[in-house]
Amino acid sequence: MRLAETLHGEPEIAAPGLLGSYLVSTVGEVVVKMRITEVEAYKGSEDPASHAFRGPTPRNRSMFQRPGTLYVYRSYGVHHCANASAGPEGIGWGILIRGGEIVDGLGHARRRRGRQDSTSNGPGKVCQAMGIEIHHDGHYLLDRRPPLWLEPGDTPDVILTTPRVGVSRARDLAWRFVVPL
DNA sequence: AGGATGATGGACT
DNA sequence: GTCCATCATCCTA
Repeated sequence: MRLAETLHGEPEIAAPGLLGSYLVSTVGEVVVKMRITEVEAYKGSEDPASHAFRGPTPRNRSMFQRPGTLYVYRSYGVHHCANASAGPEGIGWGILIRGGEIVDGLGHARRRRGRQDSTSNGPGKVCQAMGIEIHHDGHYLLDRRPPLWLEPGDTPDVILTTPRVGVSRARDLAWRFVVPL
């Protein structure tokens, strides 16, 4: 299924559908490509754990834009986290990109990370490896436009489903999707 | 206007 | 396992 079609749907379906696809960065004029292996779904007004639970605000407005829009926010005053907007325009659904394996530009990713990781497990690590910062918020990811875009990939055979990490609300929802090592 | 908090990561015991 | 850096956002008043 095409990425645009996948992302247009419900986030708990679109999120696992994003696994195995690639996030490509040309930030800083270097190419880093990551196979997405860990995501979480956030479902706007139906989901107390979502930043969009109480409706659109200046921070979360990207999640309300067309599916495939990048939503970047600052976490704990230190890190950045990246989401792809899901669902129809006007609906605050999103998919948090929590982890992946670097398949191209590993040297650049390691230099940005300041350590020898070849995978990024955790949304802050993903953004650091890919060079994603707050000013990338609102960038559209589905037309291969620099410095950031998504490319389709092979859907993994096995997907693990667990509760989301670090959320205190809606713990009953198993909306984290991981490709096992 | 002010304070608590968080979709985290890294260092340290 | 625990602690904490660090700040935009949101909630209460």
